[in-house]
Amino acid sequence: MAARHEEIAEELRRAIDRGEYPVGGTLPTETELSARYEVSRGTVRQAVAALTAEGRIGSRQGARRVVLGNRRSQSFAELRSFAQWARAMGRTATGRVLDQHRRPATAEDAEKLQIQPGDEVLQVLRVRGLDGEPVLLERNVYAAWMADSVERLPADCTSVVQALFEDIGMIFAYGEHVIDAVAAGAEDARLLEVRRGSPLLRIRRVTTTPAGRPIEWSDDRYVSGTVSFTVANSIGSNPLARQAGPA
Amino acid sequence: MAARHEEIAEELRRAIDRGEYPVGGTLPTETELSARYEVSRGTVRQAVAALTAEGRIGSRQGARRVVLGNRRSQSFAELRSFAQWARAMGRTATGRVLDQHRRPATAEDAEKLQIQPGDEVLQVLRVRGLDGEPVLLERNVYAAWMADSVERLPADCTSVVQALFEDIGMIFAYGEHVIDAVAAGAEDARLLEVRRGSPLLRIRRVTTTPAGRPIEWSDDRYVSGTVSFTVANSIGSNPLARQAGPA
DNA sequence: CGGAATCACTTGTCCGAACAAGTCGATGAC
DNA sequence: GTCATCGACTTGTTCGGACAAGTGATTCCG
Repeated sequence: MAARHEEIAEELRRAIDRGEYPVGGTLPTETELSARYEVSRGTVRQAVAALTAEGRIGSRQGARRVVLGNRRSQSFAELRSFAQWARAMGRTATGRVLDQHRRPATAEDAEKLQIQPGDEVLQVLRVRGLDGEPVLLERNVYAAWMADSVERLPADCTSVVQALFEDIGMIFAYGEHVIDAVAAGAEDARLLEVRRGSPLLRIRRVTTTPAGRPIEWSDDRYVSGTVSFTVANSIGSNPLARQAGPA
Repeated sequence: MAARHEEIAEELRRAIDRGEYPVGGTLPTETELSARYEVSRGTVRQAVAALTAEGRIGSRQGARRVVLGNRRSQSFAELRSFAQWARAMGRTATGRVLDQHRRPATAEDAEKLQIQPGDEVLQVLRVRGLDGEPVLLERNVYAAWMADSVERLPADCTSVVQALFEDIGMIFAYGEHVIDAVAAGAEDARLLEVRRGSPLLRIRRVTTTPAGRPIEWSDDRYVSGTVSFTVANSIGSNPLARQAGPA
């Protein structure tokens, strides 16, 4: 059951997308929206705050809100699940486990998963394709309490996120993403069918439960030219941060 | 004059950063914060909403909020200005214009800057260094109404954003960033002192005024290993979106 | 004509109340 | 010991009001 402000936000997104409020144009005032949707001004403000946060509209005190762009927003589930993302685009995704084994946690694992070095973790290497071409190499390190469930998945499971939700109700709730570019090493090159030293877009991420408990950390490497990532930033809300080094 | 909810958000950030609320631990309840800061519950909610949006805390109905991490947040100004970012880190940034000329807008320029193909634009090529090493190649295309002000800047101006603000009060308010990895071409390689084909992290961006008017679009290329970008994503707020192709 | 002043309008902030939806810990039953 | 239930507590939603801060259009004056 969606909250009223979420419904209104969704209706406004659709209205923007079909050009009812064109890019560069203005939205109705809060008072008008309040009357149209028969809700209080506070509820309208919550709805438009969501659109502001995702960079779809711009807002300044005293001035009508303006439409900044036709952003396709994406849920965390869709970002997190390659298969789900591909499906939403009408593309065919494949996923295959190349290697899976338990090992002692390194210092890096320990830091990222909030465990002790030497504790057991499960390492999984997957290659993912889009319309038959290898696109992404995924290296996941799962905390031990997740290992059993992951090992039960079939090797050609396309959506790990979906399967874990259905299997044990696991919700992947928060993810910290670090983005940089690296050169393909020998293994990357072979598995992704590119030249050694080719540019790869690397996304490293720690994912946690709704209560903040780390589930896994991962290192994804995309073949250059196959996938890009977008973020809207503004004075009011700036999700993207630059940092020195590969971090 | 900062709003009260912004002040409270900043105090909470500082409290988290100094370990008063450790990662994995909980924050005080809304009722407690409301009493402590002598504000209404609504104002507390606004403050913690900002921290939630930046991925610093996690929030679930019925459960105490949890601290997810010690994120260093970054303003849009800092993201937008390489020099300001470096200065905030205590590093030395340099910036030098290698080329600057007016030309007719391409179809891509026209689309991004909302002008007509063939309209005049100003193209600027800059190289930026960090502690003496070349790190970033910046290609900016400014709309004609910005060209005069940009041309007035000195060629070794370190912070274009700051200079334009001081010169004409120009505020860079919104930016849509597209991130991927590309191989260094001959020019890139020469200017950044890397090998041809080396991986570069590419950030393309359109920047607009507070009213949504496009100021410039740019193509930044970072040497691999020098800079990375972070974004926090969650079920509640997912700023990062994946898309197929280099876009 | 250009710049300043004015005014109607618009968004931002803060308050407080009421109710809904969910968590978590304690307790009791098996 | 495990599981279910309950109650206290916590966060999410919605309402409505009042005031502050700012924009943009119009008007006035030099």
